Amino acid sequence: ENIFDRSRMAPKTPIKNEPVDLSKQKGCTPERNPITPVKLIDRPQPDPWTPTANLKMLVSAASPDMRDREKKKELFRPIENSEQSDTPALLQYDMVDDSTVDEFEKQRPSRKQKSLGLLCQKFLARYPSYPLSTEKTTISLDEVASILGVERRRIYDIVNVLESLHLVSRVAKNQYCWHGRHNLSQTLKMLQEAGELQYGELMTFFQHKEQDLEYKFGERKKETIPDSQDRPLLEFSEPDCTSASANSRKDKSLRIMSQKFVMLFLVSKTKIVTLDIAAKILIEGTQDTVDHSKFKTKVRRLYDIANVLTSLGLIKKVHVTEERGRKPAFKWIGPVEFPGKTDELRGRSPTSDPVPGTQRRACAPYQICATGKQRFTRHASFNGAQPCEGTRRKVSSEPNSPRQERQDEYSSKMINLAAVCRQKIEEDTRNPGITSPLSLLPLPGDSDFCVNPLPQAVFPVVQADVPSPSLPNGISSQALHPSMPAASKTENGKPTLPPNQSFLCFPSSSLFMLCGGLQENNLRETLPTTEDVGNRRTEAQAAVPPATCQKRSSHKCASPSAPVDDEEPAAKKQTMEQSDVPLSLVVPKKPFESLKAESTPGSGCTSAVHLEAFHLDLASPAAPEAADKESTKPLDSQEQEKWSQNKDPDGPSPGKENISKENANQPFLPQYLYVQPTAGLSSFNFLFSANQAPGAISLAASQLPSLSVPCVMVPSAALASLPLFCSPTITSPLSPVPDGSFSAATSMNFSVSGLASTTPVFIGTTAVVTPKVSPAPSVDPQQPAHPTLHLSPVLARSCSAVKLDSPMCVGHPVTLLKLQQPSSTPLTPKSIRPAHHEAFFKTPGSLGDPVAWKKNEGNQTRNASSVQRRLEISSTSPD
DNA sequence: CGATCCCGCCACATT
DNA sequence: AATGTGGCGGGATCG
Repeated sequence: ENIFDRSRMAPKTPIKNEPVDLSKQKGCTPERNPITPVKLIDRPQPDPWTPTANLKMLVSAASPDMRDREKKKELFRPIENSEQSDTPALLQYDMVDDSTVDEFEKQRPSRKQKSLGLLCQKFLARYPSYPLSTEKTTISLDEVASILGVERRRIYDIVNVLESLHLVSRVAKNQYCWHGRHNLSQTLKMLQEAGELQYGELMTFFQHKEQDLEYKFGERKKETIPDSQDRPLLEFSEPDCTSASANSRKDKSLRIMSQKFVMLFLVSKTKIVTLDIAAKILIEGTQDTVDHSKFKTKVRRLYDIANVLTSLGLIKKVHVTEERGRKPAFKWIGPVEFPGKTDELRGRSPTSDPVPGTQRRACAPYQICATGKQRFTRHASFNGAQPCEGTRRKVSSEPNSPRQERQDEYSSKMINLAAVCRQKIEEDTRNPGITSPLSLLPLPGDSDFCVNPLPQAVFPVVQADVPSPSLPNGISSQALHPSMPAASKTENGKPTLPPNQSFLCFPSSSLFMLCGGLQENNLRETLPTTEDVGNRRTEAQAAVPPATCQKRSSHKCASPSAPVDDEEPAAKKQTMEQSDVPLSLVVPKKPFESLKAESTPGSGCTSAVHLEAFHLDLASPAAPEAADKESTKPLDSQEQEKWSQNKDPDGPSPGKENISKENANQPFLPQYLYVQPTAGLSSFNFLFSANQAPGAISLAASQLPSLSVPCVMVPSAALASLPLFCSPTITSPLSPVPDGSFSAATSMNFSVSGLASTTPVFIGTTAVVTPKVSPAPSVDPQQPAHPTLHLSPVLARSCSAVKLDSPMCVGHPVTLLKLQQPSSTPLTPKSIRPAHHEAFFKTPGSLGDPVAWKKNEGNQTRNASSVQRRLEISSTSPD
């Protein structure tokens, strides 16, 4: 019989034949009649595992064992169905055995039959690789488990890995949403970017020297990538988690490990990663010392992940023979280049490029996000059920944030962020729904990437200068450390970061955000990420399903993506979300032409949100864990900075230049901002903007510090606590024009001396790097050339308060629409801190039209300059 | 005997 | 408290 089936099956294709198989299988069983057609129909029931079914089975069947066999058969069958030809062979064996020797064989169905890889194939065979966007397939874990005849635990293993690649997302308890591979390339791109940031050097290192490294590895690692690893953080964090809340743990492993593992491949030149190296790298924290047991456990997990990835056709097992001998390894056989601008990516990535910046950005955002669990939560809610990791559980409903704290750590860990982001994006997209959400929306996701930029610089600064107080929470720390990318630190002076993005976060309830996009373009170009984004966007749009689900997204954020259209929707969305919310949103964009089409406006918007997520991902790898710990961070960041610097202190220049040029062309990108609500203040509000015009920047650079601001956020007064901030970045100090412009554009600097005051806020975008700034007025001495300001970061004290959430983003092009600032803005400042802040805030307003700003470069410039001045004056006073 | 990795206990999270 | 999740590692199999 088996043979039979087999033959048939083989031809068949994939998709879902299982049922049939099952029936057949059953048939096989001695007990059963051989083949019972009828059963086919029933199939589901037949599954042994279902409780009820099982009972029946048991009863009816004399031996349970038998059943098992059956099950097994089933399992393999599906596999056969699936495409894998390879498998078939195995299957055949099994089949043969079964049929012939029922019992014997059955008894020992061989482990292979039960392997996770096989199971995964079966699982995958049930769903289309590229489902129509319209339909969303929901996966019931129980159902699948019973159908496949395995315990639910095993399904979790599979789903967790798939989730890390965004092939599925968790919608609700026991329910996952099947997305298929539409977004796979985007995800991979993201991971690649993130991976480069985090592991780029390492991998290179290993690859070259690999083996030796083993023991050395630890050292190296530290040296090389200390930042990312953040061992300390990890360590701490872990403990914390455990003790404190444990929540984080979950996030940790499989999902994250899976992403990291994939990153290693993507970053690896040879595309071959040995298990031991991967294990070492993935063991976060202090690996050196890693216990053998820990190592062993890690390897075990990697096998689990590898099995799933193998089933996905992304990797295959190989052996690497080194001097020492032969080591198990896996080779990446999936796509290497991702659509979109891969080129650039790759090119850059190598070393210097912007990548670092990206990371940083990512990290930062990430962290930020991470910090606030709340945010996540919200997001989630907002997203709707999306599966973002962070949110996951919450997905269904609540936006609350009860546990956020723990999340912090967690969040940081989260690599998943990225995924999340996407999802969010997707959702957002959908939401917009307007027309067709999917497509339309640009994927904000992409943008996300961009987003990242931020702030690292800020953080560092903060820490340095101000460390303390403010950040009590982890949050702050997280923010800080995120590693930012080093950029910030960069003491060198350069920040490399591109800037771009702005973003923001906010806390609390009200909040909002935004981001700016502009940079995106820049960023994108600069960063790979960006690129990705763009691509993704596209893809995503298409691909993305509507996903999501359930909730509409109501997130705060809106991603706007889409350009124009979106705006409204976004707003609506927000509104919807919370009615209360004040936000308003957003805006944006003007478009400038988009300069880059690629960049697409939409992306910008999205980006914000995504960014966070994205960042997270990125960050995570690097220092996700670390984030938790504040203290450490600084160090890390520094290191990172170094790193980044190394990569390209200037490096980016080329890219930057381009960018700048582009910018030039463009008037600007958009930025956006926004916000506020009503009432205000209480909540927060705000927003901002954008970006930068390059020109403006440039100008500024010239003398004034320029500012570009990307974004800002504000907290509400209420929150006194609020904290927040962020920032941007900045500057490039010295860089020549291009840089300057570049940076300028992107970054903004603000100083916020005020921050101290309570309020704070903000954000920044770009990267900057100022090394440390003092909190106060800091100016940066460093930056003589540019006058930029930095911001001091502030931290928010209350981490908790903050949330990030919704970002709205706008695409580049935005025009601002409106800012509501007027009212709100002013307030904020007031409440917060008068002077500086106000100035800061006001500036825009005062300037007049924000719009104008955005609109034209020229205007911007002017504005900027004026603004800057103010800032400087008021806040900073550097000189 | 080392490489794999299934299995399922059990802690933690979510309902 | 019940149920969902998923870390984790013993120890069985494979090669």
